[in-house]
Amino acid sequence: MMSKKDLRRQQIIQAAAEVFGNSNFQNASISEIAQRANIAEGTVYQYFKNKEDLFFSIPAQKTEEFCKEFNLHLQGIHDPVGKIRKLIWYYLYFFKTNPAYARSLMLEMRVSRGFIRSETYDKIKAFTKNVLDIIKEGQSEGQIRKDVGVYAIRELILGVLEYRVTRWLLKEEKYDLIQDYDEVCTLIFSGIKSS
Amino acid sequence: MMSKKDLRRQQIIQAAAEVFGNSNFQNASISEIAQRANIAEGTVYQYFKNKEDLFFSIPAQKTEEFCKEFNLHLQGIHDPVGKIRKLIWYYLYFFKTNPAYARSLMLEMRVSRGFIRSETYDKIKAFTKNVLDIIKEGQSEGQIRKDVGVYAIRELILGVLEYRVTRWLLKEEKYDLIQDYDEVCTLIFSGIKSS
Amino acid sequence: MMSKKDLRRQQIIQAAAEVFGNSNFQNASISEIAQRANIAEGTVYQYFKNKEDLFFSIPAQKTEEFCKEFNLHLQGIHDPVGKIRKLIWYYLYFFKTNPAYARSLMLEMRVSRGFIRSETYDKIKAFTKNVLDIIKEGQSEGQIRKDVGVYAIRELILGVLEYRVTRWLLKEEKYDLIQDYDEVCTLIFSGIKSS
Amino acid sequence: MMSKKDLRRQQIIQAAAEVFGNSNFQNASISEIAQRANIAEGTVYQYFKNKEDLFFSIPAQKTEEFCKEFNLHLQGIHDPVGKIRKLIWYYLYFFKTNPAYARSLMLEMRVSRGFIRSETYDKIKAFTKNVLDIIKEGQSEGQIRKDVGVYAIRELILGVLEYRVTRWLLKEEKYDLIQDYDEVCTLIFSGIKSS
DNA sequence: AATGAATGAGAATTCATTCAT
DNA sequence: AATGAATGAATTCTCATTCAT
Repeated sequence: MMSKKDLRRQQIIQAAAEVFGNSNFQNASISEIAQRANIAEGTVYQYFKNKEDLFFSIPAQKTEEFCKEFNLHLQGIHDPVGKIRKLIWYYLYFFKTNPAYARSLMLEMRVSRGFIRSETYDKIKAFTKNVLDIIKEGQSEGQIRKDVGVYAIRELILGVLEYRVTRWLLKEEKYDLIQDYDEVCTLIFSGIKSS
Repeated sequence: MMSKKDLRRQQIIQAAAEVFGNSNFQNASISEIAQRANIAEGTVYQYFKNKEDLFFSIPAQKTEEFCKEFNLHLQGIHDPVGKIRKLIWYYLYFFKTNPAYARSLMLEMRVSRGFIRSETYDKIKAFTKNVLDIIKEGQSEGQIRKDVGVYAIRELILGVLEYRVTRWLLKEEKYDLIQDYDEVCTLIFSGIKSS
Repeated sequence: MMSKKDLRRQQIIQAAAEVFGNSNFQNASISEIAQRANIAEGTVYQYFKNKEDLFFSIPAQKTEEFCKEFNLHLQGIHDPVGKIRKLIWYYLYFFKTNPAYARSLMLEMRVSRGFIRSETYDKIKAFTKNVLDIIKEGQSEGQIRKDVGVYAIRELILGVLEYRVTRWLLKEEKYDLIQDYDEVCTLIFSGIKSS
Repeated sequence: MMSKKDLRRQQIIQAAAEVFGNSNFQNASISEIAQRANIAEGTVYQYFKNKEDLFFSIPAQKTEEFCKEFNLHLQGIHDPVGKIRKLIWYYLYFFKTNPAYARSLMLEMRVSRGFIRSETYDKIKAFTKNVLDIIKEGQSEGQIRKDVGVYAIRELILGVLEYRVTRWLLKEEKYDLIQDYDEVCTLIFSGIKSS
């Protein structure tokens, strides 16, 4: 169960997520966030060091959620290729259902220098580490090609996914992010499977 | 030959590219740009409507340069796969040698909503159209697989390249962007070649 | 009794009245107003939307003060001619003792197009309506001539007074605004009394 | 006949009159005036010291025109009261037919401190001197009252006229400036005639 | 005499953050 | 813990004026 303090924190993060999601870091204002959270401006600073701290705190929680659920989805899947197929699907599915978070993360944070040193980045690193492990597993089991480094393989997978999500956001989410899911898989697996 | 007015314009764009490249849209100041261009602040406004106009004018020229030189590099290459291999190399080479431009384009512009409606975006669209044509050519000549749509194939290529450049920028350009060039090609071609 | 917030508002208006009075809308600066009010520049914007809002807020209060005190001065005077004589005196007296307000109102606001649609203009209209009623009263009691319309009579009175105050301001208040008060009355009353 | 230089000067004054008339001193720009006069911005400064000089040069010419025509209208009128009656009519008539000039003069210049020291002010002083002489003439001929100073009498006449024109301008010239001309005369003459 | 590119001073406004209550 | 009034730094843009050509 959550303490009162944690609840209030969540409440602020929730408001911030909405405000930042509809705008961007520079244009979103603390005053609007406070208003939406039904608290005074000053109160925000009881829970977060500053605007950036609040901003970077949004994805920390969401990312944790992302990782936890991803692991749930992996349950029962034992072959690495199946896991990667699931990864592709889940990645697209998650951002499709969390577009405001997607916007903040992809168009704002991932692109700012401070982010790489933020707490959230560590959680994302845990996820990419996870991906790396799956690839290694695939290599040792002989499903994934071994003539190419694991990093390059991960780059292929995550590059395509990030690109896809980013384009979708810039096109203002006008189409279905998961459409052509099979084609994406086909291409990626042709690239990375061992022959 | 350039008129005096065009030269001055270039001079300002050059200074702006450097300043924006080391910072970002919000933090870069007109005064610093003017200083670096050895002109008065007011002069900037003789050539550009406002800060945003100047900002979006930077990549227009560079992008044109990129496209023009890319076409030069394609000269003499007739097979589509060779062209794509060249594309991969040239893409990485160009951003490696123009890191400030890379930073502005990848971390600021590509990600801002206004950009998609800017003049520069049209030039980039011309480039991606170019890529699409090469892929189609490869399909009709039988080198590129036909069981997957051209857009998905392009997504694979550009996704990997963008991801690679973006990571490199976020890691503060600490390593060689072109390293593992062969691996990148191997993966991509395994994905897209017809078997 | 005034709330703390109202007091602060008054304090800013007071400072603004002085600064605008010694200068004009364009040349007066918010920074000087803030300084004179012993507050930070930003604080001004907690109380007023912008410079123009502050500017037009000055006479609202003063005009109210003017009207209220005018009515006090009218107490005990029952004949309309006596009231008009008082009006003439009070008008000159008030501007003599509030030269900064006079300057703003006469040389800046009364002359700007926005003013006619401002809140303050309504209060001035209330005052001129008051004058009109006195004239009508004088007509029905037989003291003021009936062969000329009330508007023309009011025009005579207020025209002379405005002209006198404006000249005095342009001559930089070098002489006594009330001097020749009797002559002014004599002339006006010869013009408007019934014979 | 006008020299080339004088012609160019007139051309600029004409353009300035239009631009200032449609706007105000602060908002009108030299660049717009130059454009309308089909000359370069710098050229303006060959003919006028600065913006204010140009601004104050507009009414000089118009005022001269006003005075000259006024004197023509006075021809053949020998009694001072007739002259003043003519003055009232001509004053209203002139501003009615020159509303842009009226706007600049009444709402901008007459109200700015520099104006009192401008060349144009001298010409206006010549006019008011003229009015004063007519009043004196009327006094010595016994038509105008002698128990009140000439300045007060002039104040009455010009006060009413200025007030009338100013109101008309602020009401955006929606009605006929000369309407009720007779009432105005009746009132003024009741005020200033000797009984 | 005419040009018009270059100048640079100058001011309003926003908003994250603080701190007394 | 919560408040919200006060802060003040920081920057874009305008435009009258100059001066080299």
